[in-house]
Amino acid sequence: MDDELLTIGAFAARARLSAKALRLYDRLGLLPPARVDEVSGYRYYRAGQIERARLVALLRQLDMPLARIAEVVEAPDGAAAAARLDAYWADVEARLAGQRTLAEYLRGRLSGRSSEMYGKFVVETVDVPEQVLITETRHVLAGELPTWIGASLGRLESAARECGGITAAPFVVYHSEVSMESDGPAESCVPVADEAAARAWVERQGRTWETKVRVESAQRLAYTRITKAQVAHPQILAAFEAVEQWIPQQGLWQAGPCREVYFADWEAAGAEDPVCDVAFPVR
Amino acid sequence: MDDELLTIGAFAARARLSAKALRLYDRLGLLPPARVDEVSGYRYYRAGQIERARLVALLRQLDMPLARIAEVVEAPDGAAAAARLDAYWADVEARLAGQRTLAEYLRGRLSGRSSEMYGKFVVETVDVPEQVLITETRHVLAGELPTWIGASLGRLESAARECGGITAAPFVVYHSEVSMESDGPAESCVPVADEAAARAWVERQGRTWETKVRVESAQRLAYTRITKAQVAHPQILAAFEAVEQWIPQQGLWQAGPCREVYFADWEAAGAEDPVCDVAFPVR
DNA sequence: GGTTGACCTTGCCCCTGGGGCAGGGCCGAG
DNA sequence: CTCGGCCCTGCCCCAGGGGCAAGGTCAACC
Repeated sequence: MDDELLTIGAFAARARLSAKALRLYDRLGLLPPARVDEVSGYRYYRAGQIERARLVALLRQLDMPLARIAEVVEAPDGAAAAARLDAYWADVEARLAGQRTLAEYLRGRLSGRSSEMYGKFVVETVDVPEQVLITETRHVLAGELPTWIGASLGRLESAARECGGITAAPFVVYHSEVSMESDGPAESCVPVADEAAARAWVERQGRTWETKVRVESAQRLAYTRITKAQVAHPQILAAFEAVEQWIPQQGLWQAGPCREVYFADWEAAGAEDPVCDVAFPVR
Repeated sequence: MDDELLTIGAFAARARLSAKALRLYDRLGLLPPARVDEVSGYRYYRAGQIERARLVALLRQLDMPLARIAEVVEAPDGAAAAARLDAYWADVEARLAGQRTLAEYLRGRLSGRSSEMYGKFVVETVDVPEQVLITETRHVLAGELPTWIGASLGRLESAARECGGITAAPFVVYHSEVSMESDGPAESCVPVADEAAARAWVERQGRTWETKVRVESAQRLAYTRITKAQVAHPQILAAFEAVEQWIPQQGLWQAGPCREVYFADWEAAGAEDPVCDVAFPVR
């Protein structure tokens, strides 16, 4: 009886899906009916299609988008389908791990420990002279950020040898928010000695990595020093907020986007060693 | 300088939100500007509002709906806000725990173990005589299902004493899918001896719990017996599918919605004791 | 052979949390 | 006064459907 045809209502009940959903899946090509009456437009499904429909329904319970469900059910064999499911689920768990730490941080902050936390950060100012920078800019998500910072600063530091050498600590500028979803552009910067050599180096790169040379005017930075363990979401947020709160208290204004200055050898540092200044340009 | 007014663009950059989002939050009353120019409609924000805006942005990174974010930021104190955040996060973790077990089940099934799994279930048929049932119907989500089944069968079993006693095993009928989000109506049923007494009892209830008396005709059930450990999502899905696959193989048809028959004492049973039949009416 | 009621069709508006764009208004510097 | 950069509202778009209306079909019963 595998060739008996079911109307959409009967099929929906057996597959535990709504008729509305089945029409959508038909339109997307995810679950086309076995036959569509040309005159009436009625959809007829074979009983054998129930298995696939059930699978779609279960994958939707995982909040998997229909496009990814299509990849799973169209997989050439079960192993490939399982691999795609695993890939999706790994994404979910990764996103959730980040959200979980953020939730824990927020709970602590909301519980009223904020003033204590701000107290732990010592904020100071420093005057920075004009600098020639070679930079690399990219839109990057929070999850990839540590990897990208390591890779791009590595590239820039090796390039700096051709540009007269590194003259100050490398840093990363955040031109907008970098969060789980919305990626703001981030810019890795290495100060170098020889501007002409730097411009020549960038020309040779040919925009592969969105490299640029930029001259940053002399400016004053407000900063707080943090340890290697604190350079991670969401702990680092507390440092940013401490500096941001401190600036107006001193009668200063923010004069540009925030940055993280990496003045120590990352690999050699222990978790409690200071490695980074969280800084804002101020006036 | 806490009273200096920022335009929406400046405020958006400081708060790490988009101007579009800020307009939406204004419209929802979640984050109204300090001043709105009556002529131009320009929104102006105070610098002191940045903290609240940041909190909203972080809560959005948790995928918290704006309505719940409003509950958090409007909380009378930090402890209440933290409690609401915790409540939300507990919801998220609970939903994810269910999805995680479902994902694990699906991975096993997709990896090609389905035929083995079906082989483990022995399906048989049984003829059930006409029964008088007292029932309780409710829309219920999968997460609440075990709790609701326990509570409603408990209520019905105690009521059955006034209706001539229990004459067969209690069961739960699923009139449609019960999943994480879409709740299908579920019906707890207890067969009783005295129909007139049952109708009188239902009258006294006055529809508080959607109670009914129903007479079910004699019918044949196809069923497979499962253990207490298997009575849980998603393991139980394999049992349902085994029976559904078996029915057409025997030249039978499904003649009604599926049910779980609880024939054993749930509290006294061990994890590997059979406690439940997963059954479909057939013809 | 009709009628009736259940079922099916398409199409439209609704939800959330915005993104993107068009057309037009406002603001401050030169 | 003008120019460029902001800002305004309003509209359409996304997923993944829910819900409803108007109208076409199907099958069973009389």
